[in-house]
Amino acid sequence: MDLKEKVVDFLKEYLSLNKEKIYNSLEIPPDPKFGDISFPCFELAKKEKVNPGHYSKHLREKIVIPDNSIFGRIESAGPYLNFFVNYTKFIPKLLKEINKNPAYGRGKAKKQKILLEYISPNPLKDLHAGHLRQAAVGGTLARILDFAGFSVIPVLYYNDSGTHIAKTLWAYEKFHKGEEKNISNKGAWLGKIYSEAHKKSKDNKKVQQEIRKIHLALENKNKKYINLKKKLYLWSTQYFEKFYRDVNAKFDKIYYDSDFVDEGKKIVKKLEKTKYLYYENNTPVLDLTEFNLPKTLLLKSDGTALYLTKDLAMAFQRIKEFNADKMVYMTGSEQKLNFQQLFKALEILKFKNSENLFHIPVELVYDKHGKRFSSREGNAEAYSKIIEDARKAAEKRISNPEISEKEKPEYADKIARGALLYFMNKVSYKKSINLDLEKALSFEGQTGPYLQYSYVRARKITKKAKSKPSPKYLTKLDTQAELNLIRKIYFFPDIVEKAAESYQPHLLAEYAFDLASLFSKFYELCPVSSVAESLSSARLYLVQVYIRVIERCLNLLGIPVVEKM
RNA sequence: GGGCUCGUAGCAUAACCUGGAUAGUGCGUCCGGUUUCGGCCCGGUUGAUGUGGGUUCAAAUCCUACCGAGCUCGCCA
Repeated sequence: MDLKEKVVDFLKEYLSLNKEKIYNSLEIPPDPKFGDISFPCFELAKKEKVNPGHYSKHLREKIVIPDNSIFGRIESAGPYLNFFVNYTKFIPKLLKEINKNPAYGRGKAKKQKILLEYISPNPLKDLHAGHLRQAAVGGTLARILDFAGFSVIPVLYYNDSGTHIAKTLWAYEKFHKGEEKNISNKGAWLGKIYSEAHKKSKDNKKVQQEIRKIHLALENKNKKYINLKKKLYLWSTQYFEKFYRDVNAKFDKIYYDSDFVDEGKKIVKKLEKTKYLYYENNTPVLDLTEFNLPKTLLLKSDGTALYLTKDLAMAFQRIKEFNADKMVYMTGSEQKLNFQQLFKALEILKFKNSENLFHIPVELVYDKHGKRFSSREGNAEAYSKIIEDARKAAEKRISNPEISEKEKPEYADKIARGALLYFMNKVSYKKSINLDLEKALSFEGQTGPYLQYSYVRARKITKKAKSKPSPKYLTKLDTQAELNLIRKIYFFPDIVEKAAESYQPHLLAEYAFDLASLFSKFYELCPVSSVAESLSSARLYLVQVYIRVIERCLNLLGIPVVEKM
């Protein structure tokens, strides 16, 4: 039941525009008092060289509303023609339709296939707040795209070649060998070891040399180091996999950049044949100044591969493997230039989809004061620390006697994860975030726990209700609180579509909060069980529909659903 | 110095791509009301588009200059 389509059917009799044009020009008014759908008259008025206000007024005079119309009123207001739905006709139809459809809001299947890479961690290093944000936003985007009807292939990319690996091996061997026996989270522990090695090697040439030796030994497939690397990798990936579960991130395919070193070098050879590559002291340089981009290196002077080298090769592999129409990369915003250069290089190489490459630069995460996480506070930025703190804080807030001490950690975990995911998702990726756990975990305001709580309340109503939900008396739903809630529910598919098309998951996060907020008002003003059975059954029906939509929102946002909290 | 991004009330944010109705929301403040299907909610209050130009019937939105913040500009991932 698409209201816009109904407006189009209505207006096409009166306008000389084609259906599609009318449809696209329709707007949702900023305030319900302007109606449910409005048609702006600016363009048509301009064509006929009349004042838009007059045009709309004149158009209204011509219109006759038939008796069976879903629209109760049509009004001219300034340059707009506003359509008001006849709710007593509309509501029962709409709610029944939603109730029938478990996948309410799912978009029509689209042909476009989108490959989405949204997180690329380095094994043996700890995950940090930035990874959390990307996993939250990227995961949500993947789910929204899928729900909107696109065919989505989420992929994960491990940076498993480079000096950072050698650094960790060095520090482990030298200072921490065997200590792992007493460590439960070995992955996070390795992250600390990496930081230690990084600090120690910074201004120490001797240490740097030792690390280089290990790096070289690895490249030469030295058995001892290869085996050690494998051992540490296992701890690291176990920790990472737990992280993916925490944030509900799923991947269809995992790539390792070490697999693309050789292929990358071959591509450098290909670029040699173009006018964009030249050598400086035996080092290949890609000159993109013609495209207003800075020059960039394709290989290090010692002949080893750089990120760009491997990314080029990987792009070809991915397109070969999945034949995607669009390849989307989500990374930290600091890599913006790198991706411009990558895409341009691919264009030079006549990559099949160079115009369908898309980079989403996600802004950084800072501490709650808006400053960079300081190294003095240890691993404050580390995911392991963030989630641990969040769980502790969540546990303190649980005061429901129905939750036993034994159950508490389980609920605290779900609340903490929901809080973090929502906090990361509610802001546009273009803005930096100040991570404030206290704000994120509040039960009030625009937070994950507020949404979870809203779901709990709705479920509680249905569990405690004496009557049964029924569509028989839906016309009794006529208070403002009920109408506002239904109106919001009606726009859910629109939001899904918009969030997907524009790659902006925060639109859904915002919608979910608005929806929950309207439900709270309904909850307060419209008692369900203490009213006459006919009204009660209608309200229960509405609650049921609400549960369907809010649950879907939570799922899309990756937020765990709880039955009590 | 060049490039990119951001600048909205005390704080945090939406709307900016695709210009249109009174710039929406949360936290906070202050005043009142509710006390339950669970911590909520209701009514009211406070207060914002960095600055200056330009384009337009119309600018938070587009262009431009400046101011401020962040990121980035060949061997780092």
